[in-house]
Amino acid sequence: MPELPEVETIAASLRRRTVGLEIAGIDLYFPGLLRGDAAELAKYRGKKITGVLRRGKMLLITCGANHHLLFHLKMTGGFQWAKKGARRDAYTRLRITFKDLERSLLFRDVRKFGFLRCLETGVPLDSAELSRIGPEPLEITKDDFSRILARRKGRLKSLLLDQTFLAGIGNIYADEILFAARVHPLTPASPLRLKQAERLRAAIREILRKAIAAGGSSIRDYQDADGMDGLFQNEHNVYGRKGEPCPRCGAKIRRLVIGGRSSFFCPRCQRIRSRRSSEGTSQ
DNA sequence: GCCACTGTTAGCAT
DNA sequence: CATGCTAACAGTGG
Repeated sequence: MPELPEVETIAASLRRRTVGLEIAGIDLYFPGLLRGDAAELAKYRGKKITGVLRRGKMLLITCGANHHLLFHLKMTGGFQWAKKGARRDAYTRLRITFKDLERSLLFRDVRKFGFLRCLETGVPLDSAELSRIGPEPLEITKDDFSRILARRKGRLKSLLLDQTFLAGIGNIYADEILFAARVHPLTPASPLRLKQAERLRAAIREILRKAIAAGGSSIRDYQDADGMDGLFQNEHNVYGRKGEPCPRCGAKIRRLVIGGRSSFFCPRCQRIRSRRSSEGTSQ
């Protein structure tokens, strides 16, 4: 479910409604959600939420200088507001209640891949989870991008999914980015072949920005914390469209499995270019 | 019922 | 170190 645009959207929806609220309690229904000591959750009682941030696909709820709740939503995690007294369903893993507020905030996660870690540090971005991932794709500069690209081999599709390369791109946006950049998902990441590094970076920026503006992609069950669907699925050009005509050239979209992940692309618009011959002849 | 598939990534093998 | 599969879980659809 949640890649960078979805987590960004969720963070914004949470921020609007939670900053300034005081936590009255945190109930953990699935102990496996929490990485670390369960006793830590008790320390959040009485703390005020001061900010909500996204880093890569991770979400950080901050309560003052030294207390942060770090969530990873993985495949099916998400937030939902619940009325007082409403019974939780089988997939509710955690509940946060607030002082002077009827509604409580639920964390739901069908597949139980998601996790929560309490960070007690003034610099959460330096924590193990948040510091090992790569740069933000919307913030990296031209020079830095070509620099990190130059160090990589392997196929562009797998590289885009590698969170230590760039943080936040997942399977949907990787395919849409490669389509926008008109490069084949199996293209080697070698910078010699990819003089189009800047075109790739531009595609990353374009797709992620549009997806954020659309509130993310709701394919199966993604919604933000206010229950709003995203709209970017209506702008998908290739993802999930095997056999359909390419919106650009009409060729049939193909599906390959690359690194164990479904990869959709247009065989005509996204050719593997050899270095010498076809630079600049992208149609 | 069985099998393939799903928006992620940690862990292990090569 | 880099890159490539697979399992972890639960559901859906053919």
